[in-house]
Amino acid sequence: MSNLQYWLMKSEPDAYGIDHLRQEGTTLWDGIRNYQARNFMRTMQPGDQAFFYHSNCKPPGIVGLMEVTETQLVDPTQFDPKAKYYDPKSSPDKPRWDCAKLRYLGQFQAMLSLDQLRDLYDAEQLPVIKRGNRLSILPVPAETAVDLLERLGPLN
DNA sequence: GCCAACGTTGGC
DNA sequence: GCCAACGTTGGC
Repeated sequence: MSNLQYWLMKSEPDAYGIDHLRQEGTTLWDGIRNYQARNFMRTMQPGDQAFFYHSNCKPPGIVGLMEVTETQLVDPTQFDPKAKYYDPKSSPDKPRWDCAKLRYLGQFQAMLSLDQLRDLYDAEQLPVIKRGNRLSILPVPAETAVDLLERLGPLN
């Protein structure tokens, strides 16, 4: 039994924001088509917590919290020729992409913007602020996660 | 809308 | 296996 981990997961609020997740309760985090991000996702365990990060918006930043409920699920969108994330090189007997299921835990009363995050942490403490980092799933070291949760306050 | 960063593809 | 071309991400 290993320790639970913390993550940061990006999504564009127009495509799928924290409001969508609040309404749905849970979601399959599919569409990951980057091997590094996928490999991070493969090390997730049920019970892990993930910060919901709004990207490609003004301002980008952490807005909510989720819990990992299921892992190692096959991403169904890779087999669907009509899906945006269709991967012709993947096949059901040898799926290339998988995903995790996430549950909404809540939204913070105030977001922590990328600017604020940069003031609080360095790139080692919080990999998302590393320059040029485009990975949509990133680990958050436990120490940083605890500090973040304290700063962000109670969930709505 | 621009563009830096960086992953992926494919010719050789 | 190198690397140029290309596509995407995402901050600004």
